[in-house]
Amino acid sequence: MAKELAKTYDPKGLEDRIYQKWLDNHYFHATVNPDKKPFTIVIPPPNVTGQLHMGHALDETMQDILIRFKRMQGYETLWQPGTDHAAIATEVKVTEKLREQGIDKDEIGREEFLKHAWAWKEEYGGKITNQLKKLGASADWERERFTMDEGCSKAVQEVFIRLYEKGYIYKGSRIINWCPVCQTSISDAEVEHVDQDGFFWHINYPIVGEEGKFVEIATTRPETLLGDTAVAVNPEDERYQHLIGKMLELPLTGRQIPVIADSYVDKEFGTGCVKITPAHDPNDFEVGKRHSLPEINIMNDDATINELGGKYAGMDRYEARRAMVEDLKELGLLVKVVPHAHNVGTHDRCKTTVEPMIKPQWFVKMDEMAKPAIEALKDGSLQFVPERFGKIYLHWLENIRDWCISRQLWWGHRIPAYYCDECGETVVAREMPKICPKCGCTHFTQDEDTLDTWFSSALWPFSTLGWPDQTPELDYFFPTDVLVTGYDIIFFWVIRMVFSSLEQTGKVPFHHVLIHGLVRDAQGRKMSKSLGNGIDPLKIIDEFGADALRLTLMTGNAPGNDMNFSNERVTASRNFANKVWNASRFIMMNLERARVPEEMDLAALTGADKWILSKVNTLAAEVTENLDKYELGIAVQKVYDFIWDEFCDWYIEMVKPRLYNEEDTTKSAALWTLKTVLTNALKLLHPYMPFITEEIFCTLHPEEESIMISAWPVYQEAWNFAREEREVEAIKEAVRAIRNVRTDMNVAPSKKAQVFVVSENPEVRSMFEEGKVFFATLGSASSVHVQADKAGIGDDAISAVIPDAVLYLPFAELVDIEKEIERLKKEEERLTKELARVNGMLGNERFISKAPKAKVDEEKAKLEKYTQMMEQVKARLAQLA
RNA sequence: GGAAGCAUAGCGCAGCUGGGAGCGCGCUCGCCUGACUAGCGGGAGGUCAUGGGUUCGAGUCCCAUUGCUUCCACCA
Repeated sequence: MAKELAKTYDPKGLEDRIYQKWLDNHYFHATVNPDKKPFTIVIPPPNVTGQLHMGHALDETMQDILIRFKRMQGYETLWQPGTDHAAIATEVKVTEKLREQGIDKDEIGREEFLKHAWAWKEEYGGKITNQLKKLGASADWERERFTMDEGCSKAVQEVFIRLYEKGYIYKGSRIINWCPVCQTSISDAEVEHVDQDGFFWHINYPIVGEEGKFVEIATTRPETLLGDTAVAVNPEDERYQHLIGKMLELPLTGRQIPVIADSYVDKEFGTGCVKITPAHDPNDFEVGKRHSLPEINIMNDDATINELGGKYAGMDRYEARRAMVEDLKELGLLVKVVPHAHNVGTHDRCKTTVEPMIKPQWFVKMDEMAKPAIEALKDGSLQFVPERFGKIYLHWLENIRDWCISRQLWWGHRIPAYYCDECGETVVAREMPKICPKCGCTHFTQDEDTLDTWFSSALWPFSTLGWPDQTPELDYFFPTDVLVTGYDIIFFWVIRMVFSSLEQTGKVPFHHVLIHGLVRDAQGRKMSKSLGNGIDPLKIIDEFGADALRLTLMTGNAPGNDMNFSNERVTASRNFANKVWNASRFIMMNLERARVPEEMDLAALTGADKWILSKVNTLAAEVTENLDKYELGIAVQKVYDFIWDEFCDWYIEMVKPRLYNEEDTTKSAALWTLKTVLTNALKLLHPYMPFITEEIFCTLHPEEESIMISAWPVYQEAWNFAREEREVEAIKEAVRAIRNVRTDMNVAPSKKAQVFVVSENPEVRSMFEEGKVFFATLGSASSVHVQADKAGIGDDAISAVIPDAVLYLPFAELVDIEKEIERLKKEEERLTKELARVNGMLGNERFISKAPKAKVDEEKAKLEKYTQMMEQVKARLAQLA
């Protein structure tokens, strides 16, 4: 062997070295290859200036597993990587950085600011991709994209123009969600409703011309009173019929406003009288439209009261609220203040309470585009895993509202709309128009706004492949196969990709959407900056290795469920890596000492060899099946159990005597089996733990280039050995029985003992005759005698009943008859229960007639087995009594 | 106000299409057995939230209840 494995498993150094090798060999690079079937995943682009967190680690690990699996299966796999410009997040960061340097964003202006932003992007943009590489991500970095690069920007512009020309994009003055801190509009999806303890302020509005008479309204936002243009009651409300049409004096303003009737008002809620502020409440906005009420905007962009607010002008909205409540109290118009819990819309990025405002904004009309997206789910061309997330998707689409896409930011795709300086005509075009089609003027000004970040992310699955050009890549890799993401992003991203793709390409962007949950801390709390409970994946990688981190993220986790992360779990994963490492070392040590045949005649294998070969064969089928179903957790659990339990704890131990005995004629069979089974197990494990498997594989197979381009194990009938599987299981059963007896009797492991196997069945005897070699190493037996009767076994031997046979261990000086009887009674009790259960089932006519025949036969076989064992136990008890 | 998810061993979880309750950690007893103490062998520990139903058979399917979590929603 050319190379040797280090004595202990240490991921440090090893992982970076291997990753570099993969890069050098361009294994991640996908090309259009008509001879192969494509398999494509686009990465959910992380924020370009972001930092890798556990959520990414989980998301990317899942994608990498699927990609590596498919690559080994022979697909041309493209994992399309890239980053997102993350408009608000980046703009905020750059603004802050400039402020630290004493630079004011507004002073330097748009162009200068963008220079700084791009410089920032160049400096920090590579950070997160480098962190992904630490994880082992086998993405095609040669195709890395950025949502604001030339191609993606071209796609954005194209889509905007197409939708505009189709009438799906329009500009309108409507009430939108305004973030006073970020100073931009935001979409409905970006508004997070949080519970807050607030108050209901009951305020009297005097009725004009009726001295001493009032209308009592209740509001949670008294400061908006300044923008009231009516008070509404329900038209059915008998209490207030007489008020409809009357004028009220709006306190603190001197204005007069009418009482109107609108069915929007709930008679039961509050006082039944609602102040209407069309400019600062979405419902009131609608009411205002219905009744042609004036819209009075009383706030500046930073949510301070504007000049229309009289003495309150300049105050912050909350400051104004306090001042106004005081003033109302003084005027005797404040009736009462009642505590009231309600939901307040906040900006998901900065947690500022959003202020509804009327502003001219660009919108995407959603009703028509939602239809095919709904249809795609219903006809199955788009499927969620787990399925339940499809309901969330449908619900959102069926209740979708127009999407506000303009943002008052600089960092992003600028809206390709131009306004004529003379007549104000709007021209949407790929570049600045030369001449106004309306007035002939030649001077235009481009719209100042940029697009919502999600507008470009929505095009990601095809913009990255060259769309709108019909590139060979687009033709070959699109539609993509599966999208892997968290449930928190379904509305923002998944839905928008689906309708955008259907609209622009006529195809779904992906066939499956694999949804995973959140990674929480050990106590199940959300990881957050404020709690300080976030676990840095890079620190985990540094301490335990990327393989251990990846395994931890994949074990014991069902699709769509949240998972709790703890260092204890990573330790367990690392221990497994060490187990794999050392088992491999052991095998290679032995391979060095002898020649292993390239080809093996399966007939030359022993029962144990066939057993483990059969097991790894089944394992390949099961792992493949579960990966195909996206059951990544179940698949890896099976690999884990196989390697640790079956392969290491049983097979390797069984095979040791053959390795140590120079005369053994089956030695090369053992070595071949060890090598073959290890190789297959490594391959099945590779998608999960790419580094350690690569290191071992290449050491084991110096002639091979890399495990990641080796062939995925396929189930083969030639490796199916059902009989040997049964036999070895029986032998394991016997070994366990021996170990049990020894522990029960407190026999030191160093003390070897004789073992007698008694069975009347000659077939069983010959099986144990062949398997008895294992009793020595695994059961600390000094000698094993397989015989048909109890000849030569004293009454003072301890016994254990197993199916088809009884084991006797003579421990003359140690035997405690009482204890032995106790053991047998316990066994009798267990068998009695089992027999009762089986008899109950078989005694039930309806079970016999209705249950599948295979099940009935299975139970009959059990009955026979337990009956036989019971006879043995009883005979033994009678003998001791 | 709607909707979804979860409830299984002390802790963290798996159990996919119904057919004898599992994994990891922890605990406990015994072992330095020539790959591994990041290990090996044995063990204790569960009325599968509660109550009904379907079925020959339910942790698994259906209904209701309780508790926790989450998402959606314009009751001022």
